[in-house]
Amino acid sequence: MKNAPRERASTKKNGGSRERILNEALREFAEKGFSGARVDRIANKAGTSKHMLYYHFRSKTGLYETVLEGAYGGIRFAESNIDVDHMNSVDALRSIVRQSFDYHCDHEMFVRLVMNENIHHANHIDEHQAEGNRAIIDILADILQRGSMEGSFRSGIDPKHLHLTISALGFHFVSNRYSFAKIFEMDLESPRARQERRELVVETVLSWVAAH
Amino acid sequence: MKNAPRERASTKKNGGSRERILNEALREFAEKGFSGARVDRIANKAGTSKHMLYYHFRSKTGLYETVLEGAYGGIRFAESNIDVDHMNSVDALRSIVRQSFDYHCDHEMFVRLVMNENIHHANHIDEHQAEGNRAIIDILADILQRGSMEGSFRSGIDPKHLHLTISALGFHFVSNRYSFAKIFEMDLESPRARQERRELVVETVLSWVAAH
Amino acid sequence: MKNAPRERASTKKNGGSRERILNEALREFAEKGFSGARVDRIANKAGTSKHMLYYHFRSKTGLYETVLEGAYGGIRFAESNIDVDHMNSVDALRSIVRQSFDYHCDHEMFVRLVMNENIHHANHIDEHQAEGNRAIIDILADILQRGSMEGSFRSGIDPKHLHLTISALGFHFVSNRYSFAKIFEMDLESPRARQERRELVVETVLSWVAAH
Amino acid sequence: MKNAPRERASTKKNGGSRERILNEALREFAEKGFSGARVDRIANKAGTSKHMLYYHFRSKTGLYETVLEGAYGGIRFAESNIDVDHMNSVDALRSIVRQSFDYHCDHEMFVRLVMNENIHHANHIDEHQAEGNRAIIDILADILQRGSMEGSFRSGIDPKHLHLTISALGFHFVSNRYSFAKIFEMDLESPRARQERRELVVETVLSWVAAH
DNA sequence: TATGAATGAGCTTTCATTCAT
DNA sequence: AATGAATGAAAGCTCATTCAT
Repeated sequence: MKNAPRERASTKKNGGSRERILNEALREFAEKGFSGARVDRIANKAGTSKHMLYYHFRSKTGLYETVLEGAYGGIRFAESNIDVDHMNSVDALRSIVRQSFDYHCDHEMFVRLVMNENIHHANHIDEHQAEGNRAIIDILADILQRGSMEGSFRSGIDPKHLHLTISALGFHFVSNRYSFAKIFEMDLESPRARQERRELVVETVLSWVAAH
Repeated sequence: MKNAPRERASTKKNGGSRERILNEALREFAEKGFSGARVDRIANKAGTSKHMLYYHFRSKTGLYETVLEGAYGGIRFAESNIDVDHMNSVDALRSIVRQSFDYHCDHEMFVRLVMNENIHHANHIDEHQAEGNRAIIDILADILQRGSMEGSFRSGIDPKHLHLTISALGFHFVSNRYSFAKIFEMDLESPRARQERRELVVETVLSWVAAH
Repeated sequence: MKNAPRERASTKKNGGSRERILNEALREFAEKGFSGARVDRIANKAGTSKHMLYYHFRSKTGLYETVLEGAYGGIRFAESNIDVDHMNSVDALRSIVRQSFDYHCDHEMFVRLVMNENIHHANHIDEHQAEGNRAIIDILADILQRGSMEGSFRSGIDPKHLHLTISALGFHFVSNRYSFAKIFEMDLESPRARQERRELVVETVLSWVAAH
Repeated sequence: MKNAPRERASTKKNGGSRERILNEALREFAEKGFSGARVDRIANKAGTSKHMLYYHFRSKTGLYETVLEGAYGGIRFAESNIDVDHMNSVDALRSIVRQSFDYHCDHEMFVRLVMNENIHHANHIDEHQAEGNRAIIDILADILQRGSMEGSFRSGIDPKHLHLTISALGFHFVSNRYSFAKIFEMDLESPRARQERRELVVETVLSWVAAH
């Protein structure tokens, strides 16, 4: 946790200082928000100087945007990586819900970053980042159609709204974890709690789209 | 708590600077986060000087905490204000879901504040604030039991998880509005969109708890 | 120590708030210096409002000057109060040295105030205050002359320098108490230590002026 | 102590801002006391910005402590530098008294700093600083013993009290210069006055320790 | 006489960013 | 590629002082 293990002086010339800065920046921005983040702290934890940071990223904002881009790149990859075509619609959807839920749990930093973005009215999300995240809608549309034809799903479900629901349940579980745990004295961090909640979320989504 | 000056329901012309500061602070903290918020800006918009801010609230943090307290006080009141006893369980639950959804929509500032709190690991939520927000669990438990006896709800539903689901769907609709709208080119702010989404959320919750 | 005993609501009208402010101000200025002193703290400890302080003393500086005047008035009185005429010169001088030493010990606040004054180049001491403190020189001059005639003192001793020596030994014992105690691990505050040191000081002064 | 930047004996043109700050800070703290001292003023006079001050010393307090340390380091050196072994005890003691007196006269800033420390109960003097200042006690003890064996000094003189007396007479001459000069209309700053007083102090000390 | 609210200047401290080496 | 030093703007906070009631 303290100091991310040094990448053993890899191939070419820079000892991976760019990567180390990026890692620490992700953590820092996610934990403190953009204004709360400190350029010094990032440089220190990354084991470099501020100079390097500015050399690679031009400014705090530049660094932030690079971090954000990386994070959105991550989810895009995760979502598009689901092989869902040779499952029946119910299994396919269940699988997607689980994977989405897991992704949020496994990438708290991403979640926190997105929270931040929303606090600032998502000013930094550009078309380029948005673009890669729209594949999921097509996948869901496809599944919904198959499900409706198979008779297992209702028809008339808007895939965007389905995605919104799936996302909401996964995102919120991670994003609001601290306040919820504190107020309602719930355990929301243990693997057990996560498992349990995940299945409830699957149930919820499936019962909503279920035919009848 | 120990902020001395009396509440005085806006007497003549200049009193009430405390209230004005509080209002602007809510807005500022919600829009910029704690670190992004500027004490100068708050004071200016409130039409006073920084000094008054410190006079009334002792520090930026003190102000933030007072704002937070007010915000949590608000939702507590809203929730405990639902008269639900002479409805059948289905109507009661529907009514609660709607009211919760509406509360989130109507109090974007509250939502943003809670986002912030979670970014900072909810350090500022104290027992006092938590306490007042737990009534909803009892209300839901009651409805669930009645529903289960009436045969309209499944048994075995944990009211905390039900609340988590309801909250997630309301909260996320507001909190992630900007990034979602941008990425998926959705309208999430118009009254129409809100109406539509609200009913989908009601459906979702009801179909989950429905018997069979 | 905490709160100087309230003067039981004396004769006329003001409940002694002026006096209480003065007492606390002496303590505050002596402990913190002029710039370190806080007007709020003085008013609070005196159990009044800042308004009263300004009403009575016009400004922080005005208060400081009044305090200083009181303090210098005190030593003047103490010194001129010594009845020394029907003692032989040695006893008279011994008595004066003791009394001066004791005065410094008993009036640490005065000592601290004078330290402060010297840090600020004694800007606040005016002729009026100086005037009353010169009697001691005449007294010493008289004793020196008698002693020289009696054959117990050397002649040619400058009474001002004698006073300077006496003052130095008393003043420094109080003023530099903290640093000395810390560096040399000495006890300088107990009655015993004071007694002991006092007699050494007497010895020192007497051996210096002694004939032979 | 943990103030990073290397001491670099004034290389080219701009380095050495640390030293310049330190010099001005000594002056400022000595003249105005800790609370009266202004960070702006120090930075300006040193020809830098406030930022550099904080960069090198972390806080106003940190700067103050560094200044203090330097000052105490100075007197330690001065005292331990006296070569006293091939003098007879009387000459040795006379030499020490003179040197101590001169040190105080030549380092008014040090004196003022110590006054300040005492006003604040010597909170900033730490063991490290105290340690180096205790050598003088051993030196005096040695001289006293030799003197007593040579028959020129009384026996039974406590070297700490001797040091206290020597210090008092030197310190007070500088520390209380302003108030004394004002009240008693004495010249205490001219070289002549200093010379004169110095010899009186020597006399005083020697007559006190003299055998009979 | 007394109290809470207000004022404004100024203080200490922080931070992103750049420069020289 | 890397380090320490420098910059300047602005942030959070404090204080003596005054006003209205």
